[in-house]
Amino acid sequence: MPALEDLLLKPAPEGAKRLLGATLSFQERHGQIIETEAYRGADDPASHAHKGPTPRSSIMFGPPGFTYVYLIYGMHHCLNIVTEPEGTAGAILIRGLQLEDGTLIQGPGRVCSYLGITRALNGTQINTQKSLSLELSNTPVPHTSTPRIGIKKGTGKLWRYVSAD
DNA sequence: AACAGGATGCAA
DNA sequence: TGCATCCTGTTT
Repeated sequence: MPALEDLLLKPAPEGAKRLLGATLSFQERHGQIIETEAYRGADDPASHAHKGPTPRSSIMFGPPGFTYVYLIYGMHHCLNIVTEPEGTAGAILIRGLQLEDGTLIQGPGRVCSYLGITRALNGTQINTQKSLSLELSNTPVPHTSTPRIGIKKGTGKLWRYVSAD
């Protein structure tokens, strides 16, 4: 199996591509990741980390392999995996899953709703007992790249990745 | 096509 | 203190 630790040290866009096809599990629920987005720091105006650490975004500056779960629009949870070395901001937003029976879970809010993820999971290390489990696919998955969804700045970066299927 | 819902962070 | 924001279900 490919080394997840190595992948999470790479730039977020590279990691976001390679995370396609990975199996994501939380408690009894699981699915294959089919859509991701990359967010970085000072060079990424769309990122929560763009202007430096805040109480919410400081997790993005920490070591890789931790969860970043935030509440958006006061309603929906969004799940990210922190990437890049400690001190460098980076995260991969999980935007879509495919279940074993073929059902598609599309949208970051729906991913969290399906898996039962809330801010209670924020800042936990993945692949530990009480957190998410993430298992990479053996080979990279063919994909398309597009601008990220729901942002007004940084739209020139093609940092959204969707499995070709 | 528009909007409610309402946490977070920044500008004013 | 106001307003934009990494969204989605419901109502025009």
